Amino acid sequence: MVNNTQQMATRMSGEKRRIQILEVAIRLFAKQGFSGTTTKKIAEEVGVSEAMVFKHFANKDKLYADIIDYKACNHGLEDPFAEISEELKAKDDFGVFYGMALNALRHHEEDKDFIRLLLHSALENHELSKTFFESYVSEIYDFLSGYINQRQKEGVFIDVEPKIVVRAFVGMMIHHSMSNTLWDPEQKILKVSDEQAAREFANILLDGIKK
Amino acid sequence: MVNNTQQMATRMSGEKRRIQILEVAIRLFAKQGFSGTTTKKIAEEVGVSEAMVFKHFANKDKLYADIIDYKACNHGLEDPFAEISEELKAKDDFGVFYGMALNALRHHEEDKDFIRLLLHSALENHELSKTFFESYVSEIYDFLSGYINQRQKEGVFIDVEPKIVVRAFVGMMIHHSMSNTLWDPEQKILKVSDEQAAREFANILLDGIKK
DNA sequence: TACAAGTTAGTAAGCACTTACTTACATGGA
DNA sequence: TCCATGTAAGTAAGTGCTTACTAACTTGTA
Repeated sequence: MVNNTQQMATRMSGEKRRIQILEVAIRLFAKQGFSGTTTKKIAEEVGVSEAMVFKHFANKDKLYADIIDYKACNHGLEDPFAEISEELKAKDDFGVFYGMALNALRHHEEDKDFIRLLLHSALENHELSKTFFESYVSEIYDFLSGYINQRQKEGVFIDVEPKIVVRAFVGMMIHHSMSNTLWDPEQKILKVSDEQAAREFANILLDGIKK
Repeated sequence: MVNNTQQMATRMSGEKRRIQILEVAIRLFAKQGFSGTTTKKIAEEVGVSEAMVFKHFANKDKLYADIIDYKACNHGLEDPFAEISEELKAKDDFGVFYGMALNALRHHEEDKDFIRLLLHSALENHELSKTFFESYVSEIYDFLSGYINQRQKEGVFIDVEPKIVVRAFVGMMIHHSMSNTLWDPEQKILKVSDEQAAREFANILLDGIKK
């Protein structure tokens, strides 16, 4: 439970310890929520006295806030459209939606803690979810609905409110990731690779399931 | 804050009080989670002393367990296919998916607390979410994927793993409901009626967005 | 008047957070 | 090369408050 990986009889630099506390806190908040996680438990898992937590973070709320910054800087919030720039240029519709989906699914899988953290914060009306959705999600909405709008004008897509299409598509991905992290982690109901899921989601969105 | 609706200077019958406590607890657990809700707060909102809560429920965990029973019996778990039986018989594909979607969206809207409660319990690894998903959700998966399978055999639907299709469709609905309850309750990003959302989701699933 | 509904006034344990202190270590002048 | 010194890492032992939960009592009503 304590001091899990390596023995550190010696002390750590402040910055290293800070990050260590942050990462333990992320794991615990993700697992048990904000109010379900005690500062004592965090300190215990880090292998340090509780006072150290408060040396690095003014209070528990500030620790939470700093997790947001940390996550926002280190993870997930780089440009989500960089990897599909070629498909965008080529107006390769399947490539665009497949790329977006695959990207998202892989990301979610790598960082399940982040999904849980986001959900916890959304349920507890914390800032993280607001920040995340206002900056990140609405950007995706704007971008994708812009793309759809353009393709509608070019006569390639049918005339339907682009934001509903985005909601449908984002829903496929998020729900799939949430199923795999929250409700069906053993994937009893459905077990598919990220590639297959992304491919089918993109196909369904573009062509539907009717012959 | 206290005693919000009607004056009750007189006392209540045990059973009525029990249900009142249950319903207040549901609202608070939904809002702030299990560990974020105190028994004191519950008693306060009911307008009764904290000891009364423990007269009716042996402890906080038992209160939570009884909420599950209460919700499972009273709400949400009636047959979700009853209302689309005619469309099913007529093999009206749009009708089937539109009906399912509209049904789900309306249900979620009526009972936002239930969504929040489910999410909280999923995140906290409580029993409610397991029970619900094993009994209710997997039933929907079986049923819908059965329908899709049948229509594939009849040569009407393309050949794609039915459960992926169900995941995509369920994802549209759940994510839409979650957006409206959790992340964008003012519907800034997207504001549509349940009917329109259901119609577009069904159309997208069946026909896609390409011309 | 019997008995259930209700309260008051607790308890021990747990919570976030603080205080007052001790230790390890890098550094620079002798 | 030594070791005094400043500083940052670290701790033990609290603080006052909140928590879930209880016991012993009072009150309303059928």
